[in-house]
Amino acid sequence: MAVTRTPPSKWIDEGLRALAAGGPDSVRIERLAQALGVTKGGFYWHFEDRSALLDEMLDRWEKVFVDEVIERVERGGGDGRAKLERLFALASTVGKLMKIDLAVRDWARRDKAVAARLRRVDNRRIEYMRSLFSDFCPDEEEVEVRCRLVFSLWIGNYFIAADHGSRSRADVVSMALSRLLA
Amino acid sequence: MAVTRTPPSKWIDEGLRALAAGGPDSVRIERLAQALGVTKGGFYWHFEDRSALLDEMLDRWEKVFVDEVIERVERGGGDGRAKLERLFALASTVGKLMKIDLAVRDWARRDKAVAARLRRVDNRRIEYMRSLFSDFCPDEEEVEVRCRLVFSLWIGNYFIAADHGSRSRADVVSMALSRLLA
DNA sequence: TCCAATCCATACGGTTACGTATGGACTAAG
DNA sequence: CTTAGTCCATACGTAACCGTATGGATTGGA
Repeated sequence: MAVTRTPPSKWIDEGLRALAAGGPDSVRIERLAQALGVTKGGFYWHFEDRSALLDEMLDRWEKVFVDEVIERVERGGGDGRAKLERLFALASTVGKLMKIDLAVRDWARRDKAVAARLRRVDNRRIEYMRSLFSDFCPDEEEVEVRCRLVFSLWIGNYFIAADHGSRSRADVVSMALSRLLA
Repeated sequence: MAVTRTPPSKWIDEGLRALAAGGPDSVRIERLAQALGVTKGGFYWHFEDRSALLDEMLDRWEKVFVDEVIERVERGGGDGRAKLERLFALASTVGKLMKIDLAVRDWARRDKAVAARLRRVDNRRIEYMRSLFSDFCPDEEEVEVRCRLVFSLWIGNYFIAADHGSRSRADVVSMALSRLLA
C-alpha cells in the first residue's frame, strides 16, 4: 500500500524520451534509472524485462499519437481543407512527438512487430485524411494520390536534408501543400 | 609485402551491410570480424578505431550513391521526363543500397557530422532533379515544388507503412509520380 | 634461402548493460 | 504499534564489446 514513487508511466516517459533522442538501441534501463534518480531495482518490479518496456512504450505511442492529433484537429472545426491544413501544421510542430514518430518509423524497418503497429497507425492516419479529402474532392483515385503525397511531404520534411537554393524549405513545402489542397 | 587478406574495403562492405540491417549501433567490430571469418586483430591495423570505420563507410556511401545513380540514368539517354522516370525507378529498386540510404538518413537525425554529409548528398540529388525538370517545366517555382514532391514520394515509399484500401501502394505511388511528371 | 614488412590471432583489462537475488525502507491498514 | 504489502538499493554473475599489447604467421624481394 505504499506510494509508487516511480510508477511505470515514468519509465515509459523516460523511455520515449530516450527513443526520440537516440533510437531504440539507446533505451537502456540503467540509463533511464539514472535519469529518474533511482536504480533499476524498481524497474524489474514493474516490468518483466526490457522488451516489456519497449512494448508499453509502443502502446502509449499508438494510443496517443493518432487519437490526440485527430481530436485536436476536429475540435477546431471548419471544412475538410481547413482541417487538412491544421493537421499538417499540427503534426509538423509538435516536435517532441514528431521525433518519437520518426524513431518508431525507422525502428519498424528492422522489427516486424513494430512494423505491424506502424501499419495500423499509418492506416488510421490515411483513413482520416481520406475522409477529409473526400469532402472537396470527388475522384477517389485523386483522393488516394493526394493522401499519399501529403503524407510523403510530411515525412520528407523531416527525413530530407536538402535545401532549395534561394527559397526556404518551409516555403517550398508550403507551396507544395497548397497545390495539393487546391 | 604480404597479401592483404582482409583489406579495408571488406570491412567497409561488411560495415555497410550491418548498417543497412540494424543501424549504426549494430556496426560492431567483433561482429564484423566474425562475419568476415577473422578476428579484430587486423581491424586495428587498418583503422584507427571504430569511428574511423564509420567515417570511411560514409565516404564510400557519399561517393558511390550519387555518382553511380546519376551516371546510370544519364547513360540511358532520353529527355528530362524519361530520365526522371528512370531515376525514380532505379532509386527504388536497388534495395540493398536503398536500405543503406535510409539508415544514414535516420542516423543523420542524431549526428551532426552525418547530417552535414546527408545535406551534401541530398542537395546534389535535388540539383540533378532540378536540371531535369527544367527541361520541360519553365516555371522555377513549379520546379522546386515538384522536386520536393518527387523526393518526398520516394522517401515516403519506404518510411510510410500505410495501404490504400483496394488499390496497391505501388499503383498509387505510380499515379502520383505520373501526375508530377505531367 | 632468409629477411623484413605486413597482416592476423590471442590474451588482457576496462566498460556498460542485462537480469536475479536479497534485504531494507516506507506506507497504509488493522 | 504492529504487520503485511509495496517499492527500491545493493551486490552479484554473465555477456558483449572496445582498444591495446604482443607474438606468430605469411609472403614478396634480396
